[in-house]
Amino acid sequence: MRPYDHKKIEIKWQKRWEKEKLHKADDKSKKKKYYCLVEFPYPSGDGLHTGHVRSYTAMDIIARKRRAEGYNVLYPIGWDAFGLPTENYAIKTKTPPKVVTKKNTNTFRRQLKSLGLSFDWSREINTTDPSYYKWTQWIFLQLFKHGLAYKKKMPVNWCLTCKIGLANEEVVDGACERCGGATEKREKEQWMLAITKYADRLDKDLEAVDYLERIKIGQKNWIGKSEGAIIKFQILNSKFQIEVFTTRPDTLFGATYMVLAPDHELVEILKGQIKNWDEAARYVIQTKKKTEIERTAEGKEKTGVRLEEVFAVNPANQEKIPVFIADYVLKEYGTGAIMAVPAHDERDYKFAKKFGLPIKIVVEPVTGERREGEEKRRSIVALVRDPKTKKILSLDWGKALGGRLFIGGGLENRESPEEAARREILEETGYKNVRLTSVSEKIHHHYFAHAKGVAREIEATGLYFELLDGERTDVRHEDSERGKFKIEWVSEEEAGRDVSDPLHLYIFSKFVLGKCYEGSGILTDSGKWNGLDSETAKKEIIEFVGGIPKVIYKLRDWVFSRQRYWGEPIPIIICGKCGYVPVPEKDLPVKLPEIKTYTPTDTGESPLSKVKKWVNVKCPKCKGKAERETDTMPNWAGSSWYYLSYIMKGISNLKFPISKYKKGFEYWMPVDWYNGGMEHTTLHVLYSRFWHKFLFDIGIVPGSEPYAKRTSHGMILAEGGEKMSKSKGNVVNPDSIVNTFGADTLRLYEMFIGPFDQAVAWSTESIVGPRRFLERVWKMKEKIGKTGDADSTAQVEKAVKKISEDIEAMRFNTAVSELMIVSNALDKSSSISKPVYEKFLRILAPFAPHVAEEIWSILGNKKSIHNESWPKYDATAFIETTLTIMVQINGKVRGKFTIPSETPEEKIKEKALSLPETAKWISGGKPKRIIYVKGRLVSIVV
RNA sequence: GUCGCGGUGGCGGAAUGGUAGACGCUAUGGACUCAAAAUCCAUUGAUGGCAACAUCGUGAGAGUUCAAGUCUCUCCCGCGACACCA
Repeated sequence: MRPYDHKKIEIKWQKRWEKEKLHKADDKSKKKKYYCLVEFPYPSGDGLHTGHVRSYTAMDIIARKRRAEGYNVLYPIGWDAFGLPTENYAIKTKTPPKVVTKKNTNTFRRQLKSLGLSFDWSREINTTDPSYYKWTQWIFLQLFKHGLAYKKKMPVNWCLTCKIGLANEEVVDGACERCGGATEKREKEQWMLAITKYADRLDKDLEAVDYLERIKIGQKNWIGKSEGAIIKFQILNSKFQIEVFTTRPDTLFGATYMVLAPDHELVEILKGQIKNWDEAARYVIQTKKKTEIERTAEGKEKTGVRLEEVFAVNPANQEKIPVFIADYVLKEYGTGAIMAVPAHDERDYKFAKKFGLPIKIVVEPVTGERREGEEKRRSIVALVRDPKTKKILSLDWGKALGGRLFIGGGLENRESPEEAARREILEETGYKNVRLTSVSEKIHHHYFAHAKGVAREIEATGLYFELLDGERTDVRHEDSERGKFKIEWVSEEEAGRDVSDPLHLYIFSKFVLGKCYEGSGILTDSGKWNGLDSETAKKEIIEFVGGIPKVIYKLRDWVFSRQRYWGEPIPIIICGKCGYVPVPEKDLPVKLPEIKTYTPTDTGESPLSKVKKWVNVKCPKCKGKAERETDTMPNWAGSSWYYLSYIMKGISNLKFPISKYKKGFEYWMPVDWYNGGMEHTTLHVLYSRFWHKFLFDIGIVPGSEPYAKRTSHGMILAEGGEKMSKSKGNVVNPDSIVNTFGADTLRLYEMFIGPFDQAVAWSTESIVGPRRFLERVWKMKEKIGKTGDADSTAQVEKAVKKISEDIEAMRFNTAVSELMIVSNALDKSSSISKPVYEKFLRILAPFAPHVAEEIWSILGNKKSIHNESWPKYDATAFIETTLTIMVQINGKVRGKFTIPSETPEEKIKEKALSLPETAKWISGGKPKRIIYVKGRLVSIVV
């Protein structure tokens, strides 16, 4: 027998498949289509990563299964080749990016081909080909013509050391990614795409697609929809008003001051009215100057300046409130101004504390659950803190009676809360001398008093005391119903951990942790809405003050300009007379000129600006002197429509006009299954959904969503569990694994390594496992005989079922494990029947396509195994004829027995009781209960 | 801080509420060999016991249940994303 020589086998079949065009997708097929997509790689100089192998192999398995199921499968690949690393490499080595890209894609192509992935290579695309980016430019022009691309002054990240503009992704924690130096924001005119116009649809349409839940959540959070209202506040002695956006109009009565973003237009407008203008102006400048690092380093420390003599009127209660500027309010979000409600917003609370502003409580919390027929009571909860030991007085009632609590009790007669609290402290703990430091708002607490069997609503007041000295009286507990409790002084930590009663916990977090209440509740101090539920009050209060209900999004418009060379030129001509003029379609693509230096200019402009021959053009409209736009597009541009380019490549090799492709889009779109990295959830997937929706709106594509299903793979980490990185020297090169173990082994290993959607650490040691498995499968063909045993036949049938299901659910690790279980079973039997072995090979084929094909042909099959249909399984083959029944006694497994599967329940129970083990454990007692779980176990309770 | 994911042997990880540790790696012993590698066989959660067997055991604590890795609550730790979003 020949040994298993992976090198020979793999190269041989890869050549054969390519020659026979085995994986070519057919544009004219009558079959049902299935479009499998993986994120096309950025061809970096480092070559293919183990992470690519993981994602691509997984989708390859799915593609192969779909082909076997009779679908016309499109599984394409290409290169997302514009980008910074290539450009930076070009700057350093003076090699044209085009040349670098060519070299890198050659490496990637060779590596991908060596893995036996069933890509349709005839559709390979490259975002840096002019024939490709003419379309990227074409789509940009459509966006421009529809008013979705516009130019605006926007802050750019500027590295103070390198003196160049940086893309957002080059700024890490406020520092320049290359030199580590500080960055700041500089204003520059930038091209923007109005993705916010699609925010609502991008959010809502998530309901209609099959994305992993965490991907949907990621997108939703990024879009950041929030519902609220715009409310206007009149400025005293001025014709101007301050507009704010708020999600909490119910707290309007508690708005005790206002804050404008330092760069808010009103600041400049109100200049004459602001008495301390110098101070305010200084703060505005300071804020602008602040680098990103400073801003983040400052953390949550609030700063700001009061605009003296400027007052606004709270429209709810006509109160005169001061106005501030502070950088915790952002100009870009909402209206750039807020009404501050320090009692019910953590940030406003901190600011108010620092500036000594009034904190007015307007929402009373509700704790516990409301029940029918509640009895109303008033009570107090008192916290006593010993300033010397910093400990808090608590009562431990024991588990049954609520655990650790503070001091609580009802109000008697006409007692005030303070009187009641002092009385309770004395009665329950004996401490005589305490000083009241603060009192809380009312808390509406609902609970069920088990001892008395009544539901209660209590209006509780929290009181915070300081212990003055240790003088105590004896404590007698005549109230027997309460039982005994232990009086203990506990640390803040212990108290926070042990106290679980929601009312007590609320008062603790208010006084000790200094938290304000941000939840909903019952309104107070709010005019005619007192006593109303805050959620209900929202609408009414908006209406009362003439507010406008409004939905806003966190999502911002997409900054689409890069001042770089290696990207698609933005196809716009800037004319002094005509403004921004689109390059006519017939002149596309606007090709990147070949230049010598790729370094960005000192002014932060693209290196293209220095190529005068390229820049100076005639205006297409007025034929006058004009200049080209020198900004280029970001990385995300080419990948926002690439899934369409594969279809176009197959039909007419990306030639104009777009109408050629309509039928192709109708047949192939949407992508049926798209797998990629979690890191692309918010940017790439969102951007491409936006472009697709736009293309749908202008009638290019048939549906409004590009991807019907999106899944995500976990990262592959280096052996220690850290990220693989060149600097750490822990990168695994797939080439060396393919060389020593073979592509089939690598594929199996990466599928077996762990749950597909989770991060897993690489382990070179473990690769031998899948290799040994393949060796066993290889040798097994020697054992083919006329008959096989029934057991291994059943195993194979079962495996077909399990593996079919596992592939669909991306449980590749358990699928491989199942293949191993089958091979172990086949290995044990002395003779294997050919049909059983062949069936096994057919389910192995998507995972290890080369060995499966080789053995398949050795067995005498003339046609490729990859043209075989997906096997069906015979469920009757693995129906158990005998059952193993477990016997549990008081929940513990004490014995088991086997019995024919048709045995009636009564017989099984009898048998269970008659077992010697059962007798031993019951030891004379009578079973109280016998539970039978069908086909599994008998549970006996004694 | 918020959101998401996770915590199970020496390691990667299995497990519709029903025999925890499938499958793989490692390690130990044995077979083969002059020897080694490879391969094959056996053992491999902890503790006690000659053994049969027993007890404990899925980050911690509580709860629901005849039965909890799995469900509920509270908390701790690790990873990832976002981060003053009104």
